[in-house]
Amino acid sequence: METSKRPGGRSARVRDAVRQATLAELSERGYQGLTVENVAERSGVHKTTVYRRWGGIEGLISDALELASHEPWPIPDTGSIEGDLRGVVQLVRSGFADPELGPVSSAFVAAAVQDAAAARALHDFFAARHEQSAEVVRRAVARGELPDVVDPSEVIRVAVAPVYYRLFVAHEPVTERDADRAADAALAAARAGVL
Amino acid sequence: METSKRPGGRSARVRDAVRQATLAELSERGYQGLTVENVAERSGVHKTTVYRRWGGIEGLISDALELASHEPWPIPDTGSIEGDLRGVVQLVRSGFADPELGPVSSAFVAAAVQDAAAARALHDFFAARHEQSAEVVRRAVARGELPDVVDPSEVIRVAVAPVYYRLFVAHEPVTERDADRAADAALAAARAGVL
DNA sequence: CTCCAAAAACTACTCCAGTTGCGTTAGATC
DNA sequence: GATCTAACGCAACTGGAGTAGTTTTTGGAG
Repeated sequence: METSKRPGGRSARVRDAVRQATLAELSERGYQGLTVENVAERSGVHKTTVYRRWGGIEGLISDALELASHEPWPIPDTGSIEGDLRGVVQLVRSGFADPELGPVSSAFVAAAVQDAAAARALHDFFAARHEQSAEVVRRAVARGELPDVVDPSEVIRVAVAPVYYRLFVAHEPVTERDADRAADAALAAARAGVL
Repeated sequence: METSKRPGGRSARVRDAVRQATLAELSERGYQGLTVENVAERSGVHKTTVYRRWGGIEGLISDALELASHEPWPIPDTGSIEGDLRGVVQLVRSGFADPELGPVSSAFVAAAVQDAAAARALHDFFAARHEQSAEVVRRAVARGELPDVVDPSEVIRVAVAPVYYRLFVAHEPVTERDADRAADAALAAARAGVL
């Protein structure tokens, strides 16, 4: 939500309380267990207020996502593109495997599949992630490990895509080996000059 | 749903009517617009009957998905692995771009993200698709185009994953060129022996 | 043709997500 | 520190998803 006329007072407190409650509820109950009433009760903010300012569950998700997108994202720097790319993909995998963060991250994906506003928020989120992660590819190009015709963010996309595909489309388990293999495949393609 | 004691009579008619109505509603209104009452009214079957036999929206989706999974899936045979793999990925892309089939396919993905039963149904669906599509890889191995150490269904997964990733996770548009590039990337990885 | 049982139709109900109108509070402005 | 107003709290209401009990239909078996 954008800055209101009274950003420093009660409104800001309400906003923070609701955001925090949303993340907590998401972590504990997951997306399908998330209700406006639970968030309202947990945050101490009245149900009506949540509906008025956030519009509903999708609004809560979008807001929480916007908050999450500002958190820093550690870019691996192992010295080689193999290690860096594997690191990026493993970070994705472990993020969803984490018992606390996993449900929250999954909720964002689930919400975006249904709601247009959440989809836009998630789009922006991933655009930022791609851009940041692409740094490992740009460094590899600078080191001469990859041809300079590669599209850095496309390498990232192809590397992480199989993990998301398994998790949210095919609904298959994802092992660490699967993640490494996905990273290696993207790297092979980049070396061959097709990315 | 499994075969009941009276598969030839009224039960079968009801089942078909509901299935067809579900697909029609899905195509017109999408997943978020799908309600049991609409399906009931459209099919001419009473609301309570739908609830009793299908349990709810998720049951309707799972049933429709099970129906869809039995439909034949055309496997390309262009003579070369490049053409075949590109054909497989383009088939995925065009399926979601189609104004009639797209909403239905998307609904399956959306439902599976939320409901465990739908997730299982979609898992089975994709397992079958992977197995069928892997034929193009096996043929390529037989022709000597690819090393025989490749995991055929893994090549398919890596090839189609970027399309699904763009559509349902990053929510980016997917061009024909994107699809070809994904196929080419998987092929390069397979040739390099990492898949 | 008759009878039986399974499945569907019908009616009426519950429950809860989401809404509305109004009164109250608190932060900003002077 | 008095006032003004945006934002919040509150309680009552609405509507539709989902349920339960009962009656009616229909396909199958003897």
